[in-house]
Amino acid sequence: MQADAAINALGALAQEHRLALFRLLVQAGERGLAAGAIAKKLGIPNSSLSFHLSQLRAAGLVLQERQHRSIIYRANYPAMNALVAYLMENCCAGAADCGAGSACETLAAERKSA
Amino acid sequence: MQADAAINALGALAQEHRLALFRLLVQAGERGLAAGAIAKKLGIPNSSLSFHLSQLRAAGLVLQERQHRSIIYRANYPAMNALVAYLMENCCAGAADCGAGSACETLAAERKSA
DNA sequence: CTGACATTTCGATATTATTCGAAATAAGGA
DNA sequence: TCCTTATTTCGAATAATATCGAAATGTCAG
Repeated sequence: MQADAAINALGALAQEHRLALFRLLVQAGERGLAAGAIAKKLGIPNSSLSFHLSQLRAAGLVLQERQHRSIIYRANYPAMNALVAYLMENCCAGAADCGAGSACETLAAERKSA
Repeated sequence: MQADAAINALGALAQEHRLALFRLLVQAGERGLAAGAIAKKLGIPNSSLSFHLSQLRAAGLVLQERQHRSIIYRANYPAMNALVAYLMENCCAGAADCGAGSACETLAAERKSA
């Protein structure tokens, strides 16, 4: 992952409605949710939601697909994993001082085995 | 972690200089770096760097400590881990469809064993 | 082709973030 | 105390982002 892609992804998540929206999609899984259903759950106008969805989509964090009259949105899990890996790259200069059970530690273990 | 804390942390990271700065500190480990050394490495004016450091500090992502005439900054690893855990909370609704070797998967395994 | 539904684009406004020089604060040595 | 070094705060210009109603677009059923 490149720095500017990470900045776009982080900026997309750094907003009340978009963070709630992304978490909703992360928890929804592969089935995803239609735009209208999201707007209803979050209680924001359709036009505002559409703006936020396009921000998340431009950042690569969500995927869209039309199904009949609805447009279904899903979290892009690989993009999320790439972002987390980028934040923790070369974490702690190799020392095991990130705290027990940390994501930092488990990601480091994966890098060694991969 | 609460939503507004996560938004602050994400917003703090969603900026070219601050992301570079945070990664520098993450890789520097426990020893940390002095403000002046960071400004030199990143090639930005002291006053600008100070602004960015205070943003990261307000978001809880870095810690500061005075040592003689310098002020040493360190990454706050537990805060970073909490942020990652928050993003992936209840990831994929429990299904193992986040991709092999993903942070999502390893974090889910930790939640079960903890 | 018309009507109903689902979603996006437009436009104007309000809010918030970034930049950096100059001045202020803080610590230590002569 | 006075000077040097290290860092932060102030101020003011510039730029980017969020909001939402109204209008436009796209999809399907009858």
